[in-house]
Amino acid sequence: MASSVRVRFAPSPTGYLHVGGLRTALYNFLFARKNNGKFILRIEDTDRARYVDGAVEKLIDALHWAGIDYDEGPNKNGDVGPYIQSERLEIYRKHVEQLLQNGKAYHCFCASERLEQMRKEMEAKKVDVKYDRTCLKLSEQEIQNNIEKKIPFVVRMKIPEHRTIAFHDIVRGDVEFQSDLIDDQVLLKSDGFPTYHLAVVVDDHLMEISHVIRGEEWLSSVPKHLLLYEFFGWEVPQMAHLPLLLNPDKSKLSKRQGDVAVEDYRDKGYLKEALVNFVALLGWNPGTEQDIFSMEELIEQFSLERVHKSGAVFNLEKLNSLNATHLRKKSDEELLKILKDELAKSKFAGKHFADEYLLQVVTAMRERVTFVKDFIEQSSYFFEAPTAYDETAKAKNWKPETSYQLKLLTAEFSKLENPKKEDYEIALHKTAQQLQIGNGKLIHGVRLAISGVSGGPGLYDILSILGKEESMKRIYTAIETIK
RNA sequence: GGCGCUAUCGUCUAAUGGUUAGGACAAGGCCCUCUCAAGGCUUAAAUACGGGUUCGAGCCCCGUUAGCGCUACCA
Repeated sequence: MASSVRVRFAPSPTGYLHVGGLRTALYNFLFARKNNGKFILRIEDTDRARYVDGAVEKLIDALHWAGIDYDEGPNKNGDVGPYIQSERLEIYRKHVEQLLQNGKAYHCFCASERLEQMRKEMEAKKVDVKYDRTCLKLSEQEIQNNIEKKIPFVVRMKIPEHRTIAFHDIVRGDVEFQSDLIDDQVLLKSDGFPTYHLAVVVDDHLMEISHVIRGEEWLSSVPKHLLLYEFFGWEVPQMAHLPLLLNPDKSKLSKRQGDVAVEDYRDKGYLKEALVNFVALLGWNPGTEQDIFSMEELIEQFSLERVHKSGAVFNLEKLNSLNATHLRKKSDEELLKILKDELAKSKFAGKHFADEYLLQVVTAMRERVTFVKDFIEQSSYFFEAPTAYDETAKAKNWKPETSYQLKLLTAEFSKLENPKKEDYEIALHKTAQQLQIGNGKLIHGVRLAISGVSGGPGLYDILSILGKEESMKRIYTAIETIK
């Protein structure tokens, strides 16, 4: 292999995995798998103020849940670790030292208050806001004195003047910036931690990253990074900047307008297959009319060239529909397993249901649910007798004569021995004939009596799942209860 | 404000100079039917605007507008 593909997902540990992050991670993962490359997870925790306990574990959990596993990263050391930036401080320090010696960077002792003041003034004067290079004029001696006096300092990048910085982005095409508009970016903070810009360049190079695939919010930072590659004399990886995920009002997807954490969707009962399928299609499609994908199919068909440029609204309706589709693709046995897990978390946790019984519920309901929890919420009557009767169904389907009709029906039911679905049907038809009414009349009443609602699986299915005893008991209860 | 990016049905998107501008979700209708679904069929729904280039523009160019991103010792 001439050039091997190595990509990375480099989130900062905020305590949860953002769905936009999931999409970025997924595209990186797909690209790596498709090209027999490596997918690396790197933790960008260079902001001590934002430290969140246990965040890395949560991140890894969420990724793993989604079916995105990394080849190198925390707890999976390759040759170029460590993969957590706070453990690489010495590496950054050395590189900053090199830049300092080459005159590509300089110490800055300006207090943040002064900088803030400066920016305000610049803004008022409507000139481009950037550092005024006060500290660039410091002599070697002054710098030494300041350091000895323990005045806090940062190290800034010295941006060259009058340069046009151009590069080719795989999804955006050719992009150009003028160096004169770029600020002398801080590379090393006063606490000794690197900023994103330094760390990302150093790590991407040291970790031999071939393609940088990340969100569009980084596009404006690319020229700084390019300059850094040049200062170090390093080869620049390929760039691909992904379109943003948007709120319904088209602003950048945010917490304020709904759930953004992968964990939220997981906890709400979304299937990983659906979430992955959904985010994959937010910004990419294979050009065919296929819209349901397994992870394998995504790997097979993914390409960066087909990622497009404009932002995509994160639309729940589509996700829901995808969830229902992926749910229906599962076998009864798989659904049984998930249903049992769900049941254990529900108010029916204390009750025992035989697998055989649950399997019948799955078969009856699988075409009617969007979420696994719908098995329980939409058809709770399989787990307990109705505790109430739907008012509109009552008004529509429960007439003064219904009690009498159902009594007649139960009489017919009581004659049945080990009835099957068909036996209930025959018995009901017989009763309807006797009463000289349509089957429908009877059916709706029975349905209400045994389920409490007006919708659901075929009546005879419900009857045979519930069984003769339970069904009759519920009919008696309804006769007594419904007025 | 400056810089950058973007612009096809309500939403996700297809069409990479020649199509009745296609599909999916959502919405409406019909079929099926004991109900609710599922499924099948079907209707409505888009090239932001203005100029070019071209025999021909959703596609190329310029401008306008709008949206978004960046403009931190945050990532």
